Amino acid sequence: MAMPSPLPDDLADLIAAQFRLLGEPMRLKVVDRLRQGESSVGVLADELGASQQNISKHLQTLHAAGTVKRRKEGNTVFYSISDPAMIEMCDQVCLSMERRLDRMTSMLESLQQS
Amino acid sequence: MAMPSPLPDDLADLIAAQFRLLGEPMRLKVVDRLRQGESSVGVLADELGASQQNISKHLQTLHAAGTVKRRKEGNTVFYSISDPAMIEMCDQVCLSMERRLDRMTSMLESLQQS
DNA sequence: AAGGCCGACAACTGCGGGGTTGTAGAGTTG
DNA sequence: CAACTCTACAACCCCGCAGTTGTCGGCCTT
Repeated sequence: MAMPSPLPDDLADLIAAQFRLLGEPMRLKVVDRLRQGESSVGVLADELGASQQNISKHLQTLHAAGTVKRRKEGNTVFYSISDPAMIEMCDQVCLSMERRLDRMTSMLESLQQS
Repeated sequence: MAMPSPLPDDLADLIAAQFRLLGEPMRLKVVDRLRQGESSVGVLADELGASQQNISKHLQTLHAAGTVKRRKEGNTVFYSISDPAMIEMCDQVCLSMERRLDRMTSMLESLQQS
């Protein structure tokens, strides 16, 4: 738990890169979809309404970062999440997002009464 | 905990935007520094080795996202973290980063013995 | 062997956004 | 009031990168 402070430049770069992985909506949707289990490039592209090249590119990025692993079977390639920390990160942000949305809706409701 | 799946486009955009906030090294360092308590723009710029305008700009971004709050005292403005979820996110990623680094170093050590 | 699917690579375009420079405004001090 | 400090705003440059288009290689079918 001993994170040095002030945060050194190179470490800040590493951590920021991790955050940027999930900072793109399409990549976030890919990771979210992979939570339900492994899937192939074509199926992902079809389900997410994106081009095959686009999904493939994002999967390369995630794979280079060690977030995702490949499994080749015949002609198709199945990807699955290899770093469970990504899931935890998603849950974390989703929870805080829910809390924030709850606060905003309650604020709107109290405003409507005036 | 009921995150809809598949992730809707607008929600994916919101969550991705949250990740992007910490996806920039300088902004990450600002947030990390603010964990120690509130600080002014000039002090932050000085400590982080950045220009005043740059830090001010990043603080505007964080403030617009509700991550950070302002307190004006005389001529100087003090910023502090208003969304504790950001801290939790940082800890989360730092932990997974540590685990990954540990795995990598142990792999390197086992390679050196051969 | 021919044709059809699946995934990856390369090159290009457009845009979002980080960093800088210059400046304006609010507050303090003499 | 004048000079100084601290912050915010605006305009600009520029680079990274998401998305597209085009194409190639691998594998499976008939």
